Amino acid sequence: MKTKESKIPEATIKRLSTYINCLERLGAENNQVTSSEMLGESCQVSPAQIRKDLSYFGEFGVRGVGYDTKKLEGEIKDILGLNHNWPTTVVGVGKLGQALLNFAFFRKHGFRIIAAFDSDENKIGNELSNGVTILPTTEIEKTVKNEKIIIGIITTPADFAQEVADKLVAGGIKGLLNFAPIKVKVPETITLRNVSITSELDNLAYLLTQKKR
Amino acid sequence: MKTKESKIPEATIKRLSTYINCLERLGAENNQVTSSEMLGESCQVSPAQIRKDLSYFGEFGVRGVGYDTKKLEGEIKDILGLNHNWPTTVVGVGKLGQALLNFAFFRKHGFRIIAAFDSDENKIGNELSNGVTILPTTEIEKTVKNEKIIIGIITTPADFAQEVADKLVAGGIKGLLNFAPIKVKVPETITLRNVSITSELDNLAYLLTQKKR
DNA sequence: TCGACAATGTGATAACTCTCACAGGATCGT
DNA sequence: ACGATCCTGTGAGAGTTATCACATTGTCGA
Repeated sequence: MKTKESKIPEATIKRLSTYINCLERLGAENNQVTSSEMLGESCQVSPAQIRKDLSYFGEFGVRGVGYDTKKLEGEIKDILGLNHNWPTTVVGVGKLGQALLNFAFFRKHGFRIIAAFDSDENKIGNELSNGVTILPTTEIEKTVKNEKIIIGIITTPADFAQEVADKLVAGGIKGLLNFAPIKVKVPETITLRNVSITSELDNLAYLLTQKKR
Repeated sequence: MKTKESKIPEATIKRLSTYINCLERLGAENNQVTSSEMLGESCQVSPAQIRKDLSYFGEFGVRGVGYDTKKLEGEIKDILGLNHNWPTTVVGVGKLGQALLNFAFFRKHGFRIIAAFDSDENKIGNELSNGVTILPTTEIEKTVKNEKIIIGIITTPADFAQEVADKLVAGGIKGLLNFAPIKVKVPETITLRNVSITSELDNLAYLLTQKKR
């Protein structure tokens, strides 16, 4: 994998993720070879865009032919780093937390859930379907440290998100994915992504409002 | 509200949504007036970016002073169209669907849930906390038509997403928010947003992989 | 009333991202 | 063995988005 050190657009990374989904589907439909046009059709991206995106990382196709579907899927997974097994924890076992914990894809995306936390007395001690026991949030720092957890996923209400993030950071977490509708602040050294589901709702509302005019 | 007809960046719309969150917080902390610098600090956006974003829609501040916190919050909500009450349905009452249905913010963002569907026999007939009864997916088209539902939220597994989208469209839906990890296709006239939660996981994995190097 | 000050609003500029068109290189049939 | 064909990889250019610097305008105190 030849990673050219020029900066790669974030949009490219986002699209790579969708390419994997489409390649899986195309592969399942017995397309051993895929062209950028076919893939573009499948995931609604222009063929040129796909080729450009891939060109940031190397040459994966064969001119005049196309891409080996399975192989390309593997290459992209390598690029994104989905072949890891990051020790991960979920804080906040509400409905959203449970939704994530149930995602069959979780492991496929390189994460291994080895702990879960909640502040609700009624949930503490319960066992999740994957065998993990829910611990109280007071144990976060200690557990992250002892279990060498790398990634924290925050699915608490907004009011607790910052406080939880602080505890995770204190425990030595490396990456954070925050689903609470508030931007948490962490030291520069932590890799952070704030995911705003409500902003997707807002965005749809905006588009619809525009259309009415 | 003076909507200049020049095209507005999608990124701007995304940020407007976060500005609301931050303004709510700042307002709750007794900041009657907010400067672009203060707001920028709060939501981690540059002051210039904030002023530029707002300038697409009009002039909301007072030079030398700043913005009236409450008033700006209201203005942005108007811009995004959060003061509607779009009749909305959720299809797929799994954990993710339930998470969305429980969001206190739902109404605040201009959506009113008036129907929910699932294909699971055990869920059909159950009543949600907001009083809505879960209907079988075979009823989608009829219900959307009769209840004049405008917005559909898809939280089914990937395999059913397209089929559900087709039914919603057949019923006359105007907007779709798809959380299933597959891009659904709908006619041009439908406002569609595909939200990919897994791509956020992938993105974090990528960033962490990069950092290791 | 006037001047010092503060923070907005915005044109100009820089940075970034996408699109286009075609050269490069592999395959296939004759 | 060679030409026709096909699809990739990519530089150049167009288009989009963010940043900067400052002119503009309202406030407040003397």
